[in-house]
Amino acid sequence: MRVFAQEGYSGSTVSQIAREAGVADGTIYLYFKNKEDILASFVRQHSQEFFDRVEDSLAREKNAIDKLHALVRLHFAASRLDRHKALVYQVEMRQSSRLMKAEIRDALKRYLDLVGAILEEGQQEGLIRQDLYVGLVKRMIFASVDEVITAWVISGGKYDLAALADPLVDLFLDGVRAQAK
Amino acid sequence: MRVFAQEGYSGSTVSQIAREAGVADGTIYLYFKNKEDILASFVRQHSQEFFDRVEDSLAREKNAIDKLHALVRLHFAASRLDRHKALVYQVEMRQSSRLMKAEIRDALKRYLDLVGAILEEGQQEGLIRQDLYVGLVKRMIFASVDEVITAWVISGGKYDLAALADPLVDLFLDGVRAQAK
Amino acid sequence: MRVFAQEGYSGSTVSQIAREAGVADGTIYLYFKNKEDILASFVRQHSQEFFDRVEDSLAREKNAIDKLHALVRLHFAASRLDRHKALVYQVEMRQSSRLMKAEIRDALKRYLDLVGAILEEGQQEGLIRQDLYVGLVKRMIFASVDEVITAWVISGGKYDLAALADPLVDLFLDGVRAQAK
Amino acid sequence: MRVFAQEGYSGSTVSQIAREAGVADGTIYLYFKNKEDILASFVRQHSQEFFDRVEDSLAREKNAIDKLHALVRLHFAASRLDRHKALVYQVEMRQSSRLMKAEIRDALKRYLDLVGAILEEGQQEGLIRQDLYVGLVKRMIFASVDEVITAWVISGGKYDLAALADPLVDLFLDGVRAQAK
DNA sequence: CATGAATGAGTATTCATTCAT
DNA sequence: CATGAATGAATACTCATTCAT
Repeated sequence: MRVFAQEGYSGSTVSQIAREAGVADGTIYLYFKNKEDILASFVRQHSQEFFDRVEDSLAREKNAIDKLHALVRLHFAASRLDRHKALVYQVEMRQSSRLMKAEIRDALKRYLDLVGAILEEGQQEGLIRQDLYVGLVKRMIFASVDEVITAWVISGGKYDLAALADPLVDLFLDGVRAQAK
Repeated sequence: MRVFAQEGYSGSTVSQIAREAGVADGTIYLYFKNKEDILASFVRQHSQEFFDRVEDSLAREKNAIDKLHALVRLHFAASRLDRHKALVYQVEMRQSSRLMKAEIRDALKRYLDLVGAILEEGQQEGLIRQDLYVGLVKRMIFASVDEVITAWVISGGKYDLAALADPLVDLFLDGVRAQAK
Repeated sequence: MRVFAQEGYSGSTVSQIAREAGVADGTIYLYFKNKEDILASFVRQHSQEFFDRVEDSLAREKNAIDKLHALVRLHFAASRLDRHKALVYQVEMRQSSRLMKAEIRDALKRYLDLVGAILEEGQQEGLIRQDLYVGLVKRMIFASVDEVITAWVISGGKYDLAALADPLVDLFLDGVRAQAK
Repeated sequence: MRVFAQEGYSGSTVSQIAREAGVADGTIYLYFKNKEDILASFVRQHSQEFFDRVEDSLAREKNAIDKLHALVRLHFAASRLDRHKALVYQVEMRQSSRLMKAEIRDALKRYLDLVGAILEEGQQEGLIRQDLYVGLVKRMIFASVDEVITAWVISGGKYDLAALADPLVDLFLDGVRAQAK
């Protein structure tokens, strides 16, 4: 991932990766099917970890709104923790999207499903509006979080990402319209 | 663009593009500096056209909220009009983002600036909340619109994109929280 | 020749040559068979001129030794007069030697024949030794003159080429051995 | 070298060279930086060997005149031994002179220095005239030897090159002027 | 298990030459 | 006579992958 993060997926060489890993070129192929599989394995493993951690945390929140806050906070926190990983996720993964459909789509779908579940729970709790295209909301939330992280990664991590979590969720909740008095 | 849309940027061959255009390989280089410039030229030209059309239309709307609706409607409409173009924009452009920083960033910045201007106008009109991280809102709006289009493009254009414009803008405006009675 | 001198034969483009000549690319082909013919024509024309001038001058010298001096002086003078031409002759012509066999060999042969004739005349006059491999001497003289010009051209024409003519001919005549007392 | 000798440097294809060497195209690049480096490596290695052998031999000669004879004999002998090599040296190396300045100039300079040293030794021994432009003499000797070899190579090696060594050196020593009685 | 030398398919780009106008 | 847009053949170099050791 260090190599991918620095050189980009297609800019990276299997030799570079092998050198960084301290093994011979051929050894890579004992553990990965091919170059793409190196990235795919990473995505599989780390999205697994991410979702496990997230679901674990969400279980401890008492309602949908708290869960939404928690999800975004965790997502931001994970990105902040390992900028290498985040860079690969946000920028490089899109570059091979055509190739990696399966892994990426799975992760995306799982994210959307998670948000969808939170929203439905919120509707049952009476905290979330009933008149929503849930499919649309899910995408709005995912895309916004994703975009904010991408902007932060591209900026070089200069500002405090964590501080944006609550304002972003508030936007999702209350929108931008001025309140009628 | 037909070739790029079908094969992806790096999957496309200059020879293929020439064949599709009905000219010889060398002819391409009379009109474009290199392969990348084919895509860059496209982006330059079409984002110019897009923004011209958008700014023209927005001038006819009387307030910020109407302008926001108009922007999203136009964006969706443009994507629906030429799925080739949209596909290249949504999927392929990200693939060469590292190379094409300039063109893409310019277009993105222009979009964000446009949304920012609408928001500020709305704040002056008293239609948009004052307590907003405008930078955050701009990104939320761009990313959501972009993501909805991407999903539609990837789906193969099966459903009616235009119908999603107003619900999406309503989400931006009012959020998802159930109204306190 | 300005283009060839600056860029080298294979580094030169027919377009560059056309531009320098102030005509369109295609026009070149009304006057030359192909790129190589541009160089070949130059060689033909200028070696013709050179030999005409040389033979003319030599006719006015009264013996072989004076003729040898005159030949070398004229050769050096011609090079000094037009460094473009000389550069092309000394450096570039060798680069396409394989292609231009005919023209170059003709010019070389004519030069060697000229020197040969001078030598034989000198032998008849009793001024030149009889026991010589004339073929060897011809080549020594040509190669030495040629090399001295090449060195001068490559040096950028910094020193006075003309001043070397007589010392060089003296070397041919008397060699380097110290005279027995 | 076989390929270069037959096709010329720029006429040769890396694929041809690989085929001749019985390896795959890519393998070439494990041993050479690029096409030019194939030729450059050859020059480096063989001029090293040549000069080592020459300096070794010259040390065994007792005076400058014997050394001059030995140098020319060795040079001719080396050319005769491997006509491929000689052809590349004499003809092809000049073709890429612009590119290979460094290697070629080094070898040429070393040759000229060697001749210069012999001449100076001869002057101290009283065997060589004092009134010489040594720079001129060096070039005369190098150019003549080089030209004689080139003529022999181009002729297809038909005549006996070795037999020309002593007559050529005698020319350098005594010149062509008939002796005054 | 690990190595790393060898492989060879794959491709953007240049530029001499042509020919319809 | 002149143009210059169009042509398309031709080629060095990279790098993912293999496999004998």
